[in-house]
Amino acid sequence: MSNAPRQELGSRRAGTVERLFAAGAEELDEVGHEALTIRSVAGRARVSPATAYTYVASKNHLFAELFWRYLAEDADHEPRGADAVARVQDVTRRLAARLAASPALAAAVTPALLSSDADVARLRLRIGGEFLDRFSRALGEDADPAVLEALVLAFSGALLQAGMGVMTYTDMGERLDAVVAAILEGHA
Amino acid sequence: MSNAPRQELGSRRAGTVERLFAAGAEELDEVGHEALTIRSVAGRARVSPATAYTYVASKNHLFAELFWRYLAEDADHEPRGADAVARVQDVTRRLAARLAASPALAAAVTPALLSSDADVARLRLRIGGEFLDRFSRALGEDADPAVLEALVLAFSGALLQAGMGVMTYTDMGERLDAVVAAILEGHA
DNA sequence: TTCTAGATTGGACAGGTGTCCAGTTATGTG
DNA sequence: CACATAACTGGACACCTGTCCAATCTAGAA
Repeated sequence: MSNAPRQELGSRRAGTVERLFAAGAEELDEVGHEALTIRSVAGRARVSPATAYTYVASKNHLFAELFWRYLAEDADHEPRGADAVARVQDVTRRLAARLAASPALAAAVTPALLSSDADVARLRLRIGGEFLDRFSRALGEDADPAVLEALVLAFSGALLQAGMGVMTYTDMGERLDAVVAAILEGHA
Repeated sequence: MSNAPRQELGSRRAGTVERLFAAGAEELDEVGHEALTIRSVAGRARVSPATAYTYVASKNHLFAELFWRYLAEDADHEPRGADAVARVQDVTRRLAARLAASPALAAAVTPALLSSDADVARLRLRIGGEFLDRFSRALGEDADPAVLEALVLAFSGALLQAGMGVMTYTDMGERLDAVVAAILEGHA
């Protein structure tokens, strides 16, 4: 689970980057992703804006990195359930709960992952790979690739709809329960 | 199929708004959504930027409006196919083809629909409703709501993934074929 | 202690976003 | 034609984004 933002870190820089990400998370929770500025985060972290920009390429990079770290907090969770349906629902429930627990980050990350910034591009491959891995593990080894893709896309779609405000992150878990059951029906 | 942006139109304004949207579509194709500025679109339409802003609230509003108009161009297409799978695949194939035919607009719209702008909020409900309508018509009247939602979410997820560059709009049709078949297996 | 090199800084920059406003122009009506 | 009003404008504004740079600070090694 990599920690490196834009550059390798000596111990002094490691301290600075941790302060910066902690400040970013606080500022995000406090003012939301649109009102947040890198300058406000830098101020909160007690570094200059130019220093902040040696660690994050952009606001979107900050959000993507914060999300990646947030995902990493339960990366070792093993999907639980008597069958594939239950295990996939365990995955979607947990992810939905994580998003609902941090609505400001959830709202920030969907647009952020669409950014053309190269540092974001790297992170979205990782994040996408992490989602794929979780669904794949829940499905088991013999799963049909089309089914796996359907699940990953449905989850991505739920992210987009929640990001648009069409669905709440709180409702996401339940709605995805029904969707997962429908997709897996006939594929048990 | 509504034509109204922010305000009702007299005939002079109707001319201006058409010029503005035409200029927006050209500028978008030419320079892409990030390099496009409302000032450049205003210049191309031969109106002042302040005038442009009486019609569009933001860049994102412009993109959402252009996409809504683009969708409207084949709104009356009736899904074709011998069964629900074929009809849904007809819908996804056509939508994917529309997106692939206008890659600059496709790339612009996913982030645009995530904007907090109130004029965008209105349009995303309409666009979402249009997608739901198309899938619902293809599925037929007795369709399970969870299946309908799975399809709409999978399509939304494909939009997000294509917007992130993880999938091309060109590949979207084929990939969704397999996903649609997997979702509908057991629900024929 | 001195020296070096990495880390950081204050401040300026260019470019963009969307808002605002007094003044001007264009159009329709009597 | 004169008048009223809607539509439009040029220009300024505040705020933001991310980049750049000479100068300063800091930590570690000799």
